[in-house]
Amino acid sequence: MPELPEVETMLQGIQPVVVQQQIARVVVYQPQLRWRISAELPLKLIDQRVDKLSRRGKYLLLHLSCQQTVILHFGMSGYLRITSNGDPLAKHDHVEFVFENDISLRFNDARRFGALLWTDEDPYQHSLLKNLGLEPLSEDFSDQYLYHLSRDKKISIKQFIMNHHVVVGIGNIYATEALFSAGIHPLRQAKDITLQQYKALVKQIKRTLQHAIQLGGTTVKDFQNTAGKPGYFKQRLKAYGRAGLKCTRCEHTLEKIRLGQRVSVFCSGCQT
DNA sequence: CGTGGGACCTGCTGGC
DNA sequence: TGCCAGCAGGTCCCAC
Repeated sequence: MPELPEVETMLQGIQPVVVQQQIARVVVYQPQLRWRISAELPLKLIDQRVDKLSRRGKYLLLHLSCQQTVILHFGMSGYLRITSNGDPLAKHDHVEFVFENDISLRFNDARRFGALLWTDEDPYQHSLLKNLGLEPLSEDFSDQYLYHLSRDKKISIKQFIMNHHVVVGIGNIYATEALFSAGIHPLRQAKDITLQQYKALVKQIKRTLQHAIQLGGTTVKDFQNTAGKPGYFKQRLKAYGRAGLKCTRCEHTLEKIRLGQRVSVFCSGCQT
């Protein structure tokens, strides 16, 4: 599921429900996620209040009282759901935060590639967060930034923009879409992309992400937002998942290649 | 230092 | 209908 727009959608969905709420207890049903959740974690969270939420790339942060932070990552299949305390568990509900007002926040992740971490230090200095690149929707993320960073990079442009040390939050879906919209072939070396092309690419990355956030994210398979509704961006996908179908802009058929273990769909007619 | 591949998991789809 | 291979929205870590 979750690339940046899906994480942003979840943040917006749970924010009004959990901010300022006090945690009554935390129950871990399945500790074995990407990293094992320590047995002490629930004890540390009891009686803490959620002060605010934030997002960094695909990480969702719950900022708690007493300088504590819960860091969540959703891997490929994770999501958060709001329920009432006592509602039956869904399959793959691994962690449950029960608040004083009997509302429950549940972390569900079928594939368990997601993560739930705790820190009482500056979360942005956490080893997972401190080396992250720019936020794609920030002013700093620009054509100049990508251009200068890429001058000696032989890596493909697609892998370059999916590298979160460069820019965060762009996974396979949105990389595929942005390259299609910008007319750039995914195999082109990053160093060969011109400033002009980077200008188009940055514009399409921002536009694609913003559009997806407005529509509540992309539901390819099982993503749902906090209210259990799917995202509606899937209907707008022009390249991802459309290999073998007609390009929306020209008469070519969309092709599929594998690039660094990931499928890339592109149009050889309008992506050069 | 850059790059490629394996690892971590479950669930769904499509072919036989 | 059943079984199995292959594939999936991510990313860390290690070997070369």
